[in-house]
Amino acid sequence: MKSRNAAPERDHAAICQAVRDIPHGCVASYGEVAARAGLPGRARLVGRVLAMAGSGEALPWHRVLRADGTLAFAPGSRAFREQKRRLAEEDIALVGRRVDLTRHGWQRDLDAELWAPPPARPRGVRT
DNA sequence: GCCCTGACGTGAA
DNA sequence: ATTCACGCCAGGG
Repeated sequence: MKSRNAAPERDHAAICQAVRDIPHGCVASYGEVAARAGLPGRARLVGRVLAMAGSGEALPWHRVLRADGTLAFAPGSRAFREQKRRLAEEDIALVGRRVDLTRHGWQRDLDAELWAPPPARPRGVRT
């Protein structure tokens, strides 16, 4: 069997769709996008697709970043600033060199649950 | 066909 | 925190 992709055209579409699915104000890693597109392990492919798509497409490519929250471009580079700017428009700011995934990560809720965030709730509020 | 590079991810040293 | 190595796969030389 042709183990690898028999329809690159299809993968491309799946990836683009996955990127479009990222909600406004949220970010997702390349790996997440790939997985969601049904292509686990193909994070690099996502990068290729976005690179070829360019900024001309209607894709919210700026919501895609590395798994650790850093942008995929070199700090200070043209693309870096562009992405940072677009993120800022969605109230997503960089903390140092990275985006706070616990705050903007798309699938953060699952992680958050496992990490059990500090239940600092206002005093007097009975449960 | 081989080798290198890349908008990546993860684990180990 | 940083660096290295590997896995992944598509393009380009």
